[in-house]
Amino acid sequence: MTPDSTTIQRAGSLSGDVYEAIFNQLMALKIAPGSRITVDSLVKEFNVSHTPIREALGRLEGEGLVLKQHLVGYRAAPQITRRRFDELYELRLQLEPHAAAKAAAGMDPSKLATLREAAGGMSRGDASDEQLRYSNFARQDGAFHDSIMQFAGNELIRETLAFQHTHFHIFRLMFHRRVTEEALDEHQALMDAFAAGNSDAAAAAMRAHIEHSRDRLLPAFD
Amino acid sequence: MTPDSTTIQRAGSLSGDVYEAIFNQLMALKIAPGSRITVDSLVKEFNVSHTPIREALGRLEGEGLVLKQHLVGYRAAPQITRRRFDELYELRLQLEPHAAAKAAAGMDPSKLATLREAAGGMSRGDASDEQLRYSNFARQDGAFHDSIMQFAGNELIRETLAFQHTHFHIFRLMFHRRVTEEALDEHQALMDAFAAGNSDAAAAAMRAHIEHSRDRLLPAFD
DNA sequence: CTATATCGGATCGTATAGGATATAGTATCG
DNA sequence: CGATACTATATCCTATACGATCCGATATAG
Repeated sequence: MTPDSTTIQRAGSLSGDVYEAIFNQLMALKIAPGSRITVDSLVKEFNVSHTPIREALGRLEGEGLVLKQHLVGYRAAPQITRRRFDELYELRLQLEPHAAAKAAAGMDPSKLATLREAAGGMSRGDASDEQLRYSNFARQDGAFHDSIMQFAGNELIRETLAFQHTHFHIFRLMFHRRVTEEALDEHQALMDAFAAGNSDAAAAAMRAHIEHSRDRLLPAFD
Repeated sequence: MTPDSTTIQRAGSLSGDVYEAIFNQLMALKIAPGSRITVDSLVKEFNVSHTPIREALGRLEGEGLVLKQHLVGYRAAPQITRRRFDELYELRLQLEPHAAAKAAAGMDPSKLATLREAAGGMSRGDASDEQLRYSNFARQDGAFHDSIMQFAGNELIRETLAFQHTHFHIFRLMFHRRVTEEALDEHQALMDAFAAGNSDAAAAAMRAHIEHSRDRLLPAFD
C-alpha cells in the first residue's frame, strides 16, 4: 500500500511548491524588496488557483518575508534599515563567538572535515558573472556559519540566526559590489582555531570576523 | 457572538480577525498542544468561509505555532521538549542580562515608572481561579521582560525573544502548579538595579532571575 | 479470537464565480 | 492653474462546488 515515499511527495502539496517557488524568487532578488506581489500574476505564472498562492503568501507573511495590507495586497518586505543592520550585528556578536567556542570545544575530525569543505568551496570563484559569483559566495558563507552553529549544539540559536540570515541574505545581494577576499582569511583563522580545539581562539576569531564583515558592508548605507 | 448587529463594516480583514482568534485560543490553551485543528470546525465556529481560515492557518504555520501535514491537516505545535527548554534558557542567558545592563545604563524616570507599573501589577493575585491567576501572572511577566528589552534599544533582539516567548507561554501554562512568589523578589532586585542605574547589578539580577526561573520550571519534566 | 480487506464518513486540496474596495486617471469647477 | 469629484479598472476578499485522499468501523476469512 505504501509505495515509494518519493513519488507521493512530489505529486501533491501545491501550496508547498508555490511557497518554495516564491521563496526562491525572493532570495534570488527576482522580486525586489518592497515591490508589490499580486496573486493574479502568480496565478498566471504557476497555473494554479488562488488558494494555494494565498496560503503560501500567508506563510511567508508569518515568516516576515512579505507584508500584507488589507484590501491593497501583498508586497515583499522592505530593504533592511541601517538600524536593523546594527541590531543584527549586535545579536550576532552576542551569540556566534560563544557558539564558536562551544563548537571548538567539541570538535572532532568528522566535523572538522565538514567545515573545511564548506570553507574551501568559497574560494572557487570561477563564475564569470559577478552577481552570480557573489551569490554563490553568500550562500556558502551562510552554510559555513550554519554548520558551526550546528556543532555548537543549540538548535534554537541556530534556527534563530538562520532565520535572520534569510532576511539578511537579500540585503547582501543588493549591495555586493565585490567579493571580499579578506573573509577567506578570517575563515582560515577560524578553521585554525577549530583544528586546534581552542575555544578562546575560536571565539576571538569569530568576533573579529563578524566585526570585519559588518565594517565591509557598512558603506552600503552611504 | 456578534459584537454588534451592524457588522457591515469591519475594522480589519477577516483573515486578520481569524488569525487573532486562533492565536488567542492557542495562548489560552483552548486548543491543546499537538491536537488537531480542522478547518471545517473553525468554519462553523466563526461563520466564515475556508479561505480566510486557511490563510490565517498558513500564517500561524509560518510562525511555527501550527504544523501542516499534506492531506492530513493542521495541528497545534507539540509541547516543548526538555532539550528545547534548555536551549531557550541558554539563549535567554546570553541575551537578557546584557540587555538589562544596557537598559539600566539608559534608565530615566519615565521608563522606570513604566517598569514599576508592570512589575507591580503582578503582585495583585486577586483572581480566585488558580489557572486564571497564573495566566495573568505569566502575561504580565512577559510584558515586564518585553519592556526591559524595549529599553535596551535593540528591537531585533526584543522581537526574537518575544517570538520565543510566544511558544514558551504555552508550556508555562501547562505546568503552572503554583504562582511563584520568589519571582516577585527577583523582579524587585531588578527594579532596584534599574532605579540605581547600575548596569552590573542589573545584569547580575537578570541572570539570577532567569536561572531561578529555569530551576522552578524544571520539575515539569519529571 | 485475530487479522485483513473493504466500505463509508470526514477532511483536505483545488477551481471557479461574484461582490466589495482601493487606486489611478480624467474631467470639471473655482 | 490648482483642487476636487467622479468614473473605470485592477485587485483583493469571500463563498460555494467538486474531486482526491486519509482515517476508522465493520464484516469476513482463517
